[in-house]
Amino acid sequence: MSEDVGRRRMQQQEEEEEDESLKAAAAAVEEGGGKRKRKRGRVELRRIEDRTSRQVRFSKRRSGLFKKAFELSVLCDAEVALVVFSPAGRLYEFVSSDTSVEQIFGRCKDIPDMVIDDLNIAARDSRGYCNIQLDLNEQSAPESVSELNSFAQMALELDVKEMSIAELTRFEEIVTEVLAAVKSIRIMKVAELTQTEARLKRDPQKKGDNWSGQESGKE
Amino acid sequence: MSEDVGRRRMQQQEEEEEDESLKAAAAAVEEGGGKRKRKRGRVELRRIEDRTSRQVRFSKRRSGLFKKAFELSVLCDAEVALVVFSPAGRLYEFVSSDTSVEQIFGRCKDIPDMVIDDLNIAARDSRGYCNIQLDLNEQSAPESVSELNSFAQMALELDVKEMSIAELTRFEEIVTEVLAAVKSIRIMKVAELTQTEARLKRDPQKKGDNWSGQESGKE
DNA sequence: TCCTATACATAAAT
DNA sequence: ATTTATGTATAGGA
Repeated sequence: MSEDVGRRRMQQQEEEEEDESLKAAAAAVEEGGGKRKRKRGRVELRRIEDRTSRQVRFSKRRSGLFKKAFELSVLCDAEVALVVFSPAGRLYEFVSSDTSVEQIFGRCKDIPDMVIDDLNIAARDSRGYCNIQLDLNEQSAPESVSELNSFAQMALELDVKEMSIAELTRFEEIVTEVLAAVKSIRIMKVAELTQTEARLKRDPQKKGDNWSGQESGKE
Repeated sequence: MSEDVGRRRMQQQEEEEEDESLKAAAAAVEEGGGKRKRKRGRVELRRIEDRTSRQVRFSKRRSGLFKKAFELSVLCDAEVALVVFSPAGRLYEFVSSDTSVEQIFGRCKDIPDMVIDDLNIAARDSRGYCNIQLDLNEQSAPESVSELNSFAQMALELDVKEMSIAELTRFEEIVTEVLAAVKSIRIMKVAELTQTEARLKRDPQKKGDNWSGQESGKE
């Protein structure tokens, strides 16, 4: 989807500065006033720095998002659960049917023989099966990965369901730290490799596509 | 010629037609016949009857919804959790991660900017070294979470720096899954709390306006 | 799939 | 809050 943007932009001939000026001038003749130049740049996919602006956009986009979620649930008869925390920490939620959020999430539970239950809600494939354990066991990994299995095993054994919110928060912090560290180290290693071998060419256009990796399930 | 003028004229026509279309649609609904499909968009806010069409709609709208969710999380620095069950019962989910590239690279100052750029990693806030170990050790957690400390301890003991890139990648996958899961559960619990406090019931009717009643805000 | 026309969302200006 | 200009999402068709 994001990849389409480039192409679409070409088709729709995004106006450059000069182009815009010309049109503005033409419009001025038509309208009798020349103040019609409001080029707002492309929306950059990164955190909005200005606090106020961020807040405003959050409201609007949140509205839009909830509306879309609602429409999807009605038009396509889908179950949708959406939870959003504003940067200020306020909670907004939407659930399509009259089931609660917990019920929707709870649907993830009716998987047979799964020890880990809720823990890996996020790790199910499109058929709804938990696959983290299978992945871990079946992934014939190098020896040193057994360490990783232990790690994961421990994560799985923690009784996450029973934790208080505070504990969960703390746990999340820890895991976030771990993840950040691992990413850092991996990237560094890749960077080392890259440096040693050759210079890579700059490739700035795949920027907005990372999110798709966090979606699970396929058609 | 002035494209601007052309565009404006076109828009006006659209608006007039839109009006007619509404009436036509309304009439069609009443009589169950005489459906003129001159207008594409403007979809009735009700379940799509045709199965194939509904499936296609679902795919497209789901994509859009996930994209929006992602954008909201990035642009506005919000936490977003989105779970969708297709009518066929398949699960799709998105959980925003605070672990942005910027955060990761805020910890790594050793990588030359060019390399980072080459890897398509833009932001760096070079302030510290990779400091996971320090972070983890310094965080003196509440006693009730000794389990979590064990977890962290184990993470510490993994000799992450000696891993191959492949191993790191795998490890990263695991931790990402764990993080997403924990996040889901935490958000779910908070949502439960909120619901207990104030149960906001929603009443889907006809227009896309009523969804707003399904949002609940809280501190 | 891909494309196009059109409705819709929304950033900026009022 | 309202308006306007412009980008985006997406219905329908190829």
